[in-house]
Amino acid sequence: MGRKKLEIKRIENKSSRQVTFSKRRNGLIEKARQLSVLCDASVALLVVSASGKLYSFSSGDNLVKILDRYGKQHADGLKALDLQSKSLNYGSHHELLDLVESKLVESNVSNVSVDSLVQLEEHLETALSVTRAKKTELMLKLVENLKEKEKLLKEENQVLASQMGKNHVVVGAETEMMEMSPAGQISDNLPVTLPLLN
Amino acid sequence: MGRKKLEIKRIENKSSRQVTFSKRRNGLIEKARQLSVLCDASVALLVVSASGKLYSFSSGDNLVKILDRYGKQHADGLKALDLQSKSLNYGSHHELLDLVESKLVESNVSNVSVDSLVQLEEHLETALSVTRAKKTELMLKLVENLKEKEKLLKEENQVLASQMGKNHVVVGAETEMMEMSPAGQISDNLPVTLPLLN
DNA sequence: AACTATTTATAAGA
DNA sequence: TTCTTATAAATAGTT
Repeated sequence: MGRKKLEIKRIENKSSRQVTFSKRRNGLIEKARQLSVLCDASVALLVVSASGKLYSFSSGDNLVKILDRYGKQHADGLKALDLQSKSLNYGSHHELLDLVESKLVESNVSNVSVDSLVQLEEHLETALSVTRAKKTELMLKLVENLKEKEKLLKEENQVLASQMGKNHVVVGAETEMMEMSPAGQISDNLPVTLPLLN
Repeated sequence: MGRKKLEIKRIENKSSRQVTFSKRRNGLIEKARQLSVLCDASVALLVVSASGKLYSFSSGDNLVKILDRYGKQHADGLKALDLQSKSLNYGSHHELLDLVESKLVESNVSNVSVDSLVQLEEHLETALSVTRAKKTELMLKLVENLKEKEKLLKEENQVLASQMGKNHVVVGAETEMMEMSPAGQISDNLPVTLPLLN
């Protein structure tokens, strides 16, 4: 469809190859878009020029979903990440969740570039790793505080026992707990119901 | 380009949508092929019909290479995962590390299929998640045991105090710890130096 | 980046 | 589906 019929083989002239690339690439992407709209199909198209530039199109659902539909594969990774970050129950970290949410919506609506998916993946991985670090840190603090508290109680206990002139007492009936200064308050300041999921 | 100009919006009639899908899909794939040949470009095209059938085209190199050519990306993800699993310091889990090692070597030598990379990724993610679950589980047990111990000590303490006729004792000088049955041994059975990294 | 002569793709019909 | 054919679209070579 041009002034002359063109043989389908590598165009040797560099500049006309470049021009043809540009024209046909746009045409191809437009055709891909049309197919997806007209026929309600999922289409993903990746074109990498000889010089390494990437051009891509992906319809409706993002690439991940398309691969998923094909047979899960790569998608599983991302989906898992997503679920994981959701199940972490960020609590106050709504900002992050909102960001993720909006990125996901965005990628369902418009073209997703490989770039943006990679970025999203990186975001999620970072978020997870930050969250896990925080979780571990808090748990370690909790353990430390409990150990400290234990130590103080043992000491107190020992003082009491020695004041009574004997060392061991068998513990019996359960009693209601009362305030136990000063160690008794340490752990109450820590969030005991953390997001402890994996 | 047909008897009539066609608006680009979902074709409602099911059978003509199917016919159009078939025609345009073939056209698109042919165009993709032509572009890759004429302009020496890497092209990957995935089309999934509404009914879930996949049609695809991919020039010369496989999808992984295409993404790779774009600028590593996917590779980075894997590399990061690898580092993560390394930093976990598996200790006795040499088998897993060996497996990973060999897979990575393999993928540096020959063509890697998307499939095999996906599998590797899944392996690593599973390994990580298992390890994290174990870590959290052990830490939770540790915390539980410490709390239990605390409770027993408080009770013992209270019994001692009430036997002395007063409730509070100020803790003073540090004393060497001695065995404190029965709660005193619980936490010693737990591996306190777990792989606690994130 | 436009233009336009031609080639191609394809919508509708059989 | 597949073939046919009128027509719309894409694009090769030109400016």
